[in-house]
Amino acid sequence: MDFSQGVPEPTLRRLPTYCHFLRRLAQDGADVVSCRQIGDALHLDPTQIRKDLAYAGVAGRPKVGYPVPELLAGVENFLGWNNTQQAILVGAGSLGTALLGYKAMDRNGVRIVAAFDTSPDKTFQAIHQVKVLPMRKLVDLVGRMQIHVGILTVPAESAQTVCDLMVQAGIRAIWNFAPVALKVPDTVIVQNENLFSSLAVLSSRLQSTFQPRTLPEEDPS
Amino acid sequence: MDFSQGVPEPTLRRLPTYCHFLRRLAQDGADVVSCRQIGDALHLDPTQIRKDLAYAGVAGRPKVGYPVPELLAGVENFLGWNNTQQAILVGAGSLGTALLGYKAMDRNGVRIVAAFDTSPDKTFQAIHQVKVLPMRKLVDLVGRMQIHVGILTVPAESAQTVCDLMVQAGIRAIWNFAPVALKVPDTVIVQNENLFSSLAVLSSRLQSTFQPRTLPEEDPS
DNA sequence: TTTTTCTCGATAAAAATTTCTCGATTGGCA
DNA sequence: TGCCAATCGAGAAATTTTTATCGAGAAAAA
Repeated sequence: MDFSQGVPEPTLRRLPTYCHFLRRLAQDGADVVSCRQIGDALHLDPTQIRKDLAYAGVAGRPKVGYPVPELLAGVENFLGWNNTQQAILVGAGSLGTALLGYKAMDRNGVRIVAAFDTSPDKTFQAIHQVKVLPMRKLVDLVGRMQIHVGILTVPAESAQTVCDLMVQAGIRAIWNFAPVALKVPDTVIVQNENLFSSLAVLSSRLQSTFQPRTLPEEDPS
Repeated sequence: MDFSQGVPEPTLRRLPTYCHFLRRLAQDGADVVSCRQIGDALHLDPTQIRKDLAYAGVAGRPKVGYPVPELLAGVENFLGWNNTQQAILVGAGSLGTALLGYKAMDRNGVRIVAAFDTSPDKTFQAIHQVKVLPMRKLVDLVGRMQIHVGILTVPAESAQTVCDLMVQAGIRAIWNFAPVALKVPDTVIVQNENLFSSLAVLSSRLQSTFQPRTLPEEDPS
């Protein structure tokens, strides 16, 4: 497989879906699975799935399909989900709290070891068994624990400031939920997660079922 | 503008970002803005922005740029964010709770008017001023209030069941946070939001900075 | 007024991604 | 054993999306 220009992002985004499906299959005790089956279940093109899985480096056998345990291991390994990264979260608002409560998180490559917030009401408490600390402890803790991943769930206004702090502390990858474009050195990876982008697709599509957008008529005046 | 084959999804996903940026600009009292400026702020190609904005149907003027208020109105209108859709949410877990708490939601096209959950602990309470009702009230309420949008924040196992219930009740668009491919009639729009897809991109990228993936050497044996 | 400079809008080129096609391999079955 | 059907894997084609190019218009400067 040619990784010279990286793995296509769409592929990367589909892999977790396969992962989830494969875990179910493995639990049900399935030995093998074909692209066709996966495609039927996930509404995807079998060829595409074959291409995606090729990145995970697991070979299938004609007429049979892929061995489920190996395929799952391959995908998880490829995503780096078998050696979980430690992470910190900044911004213990409602979204931050939700993420802290996500039990599945550490089965998906990331374990949140500490949270940070400016509000004294929240600090030194624990949310979902994760301690919330004041911001001033951030740099030290990240450095000491060699943490590479930061999750940013603060309001847009403070996002860049917190981001800078993370970078200064040595964070190398930021999962950013604030709807702003962060400025970081190019050694730092930023992954933006904008819930409203997804919502936009929905509402735009819904709207066009009510009043389909059309080509405006030529105005002959 | 040619809408004959719909608006490209990447465009649709970028529009909310512009929207957010434009709101800030409008608040700061800016009259006009150029693609260049937007591009610099959001780290995007100006040409691309021009193309995206063309879909919103607002014209700019050479040498000047776009009038901020009109552009903002155009984008919001295009996204359907000026006539807010009412929505219900099913699954008042941590993620559901977070969404209920999102004050910004109704400035982004959707207002959650009721939540539903199976757990008796949660029902008939209010979370962030939104009432949580038992599932059996769903069909009636959706029908009576003519609600078209459903937000699905239940565990994967129950997702399809709840989805079916929504469809039966008359929901026409589902914002799905469960990592499963829902089966719906093709009159119903499903927008999948998989947080872990985004996380996968992050952790995969991060991993490859530690040990870059390479082309495996030919094994001459 | 004339020139310069900046920006839009449309078109064209390039790149990335998805879909299609085909041959090769494997297991099941007569 | 020999044929058939299913599936993978690789390459080609088609589509989609991004990036580049160019001309025209408008404001600012000379």
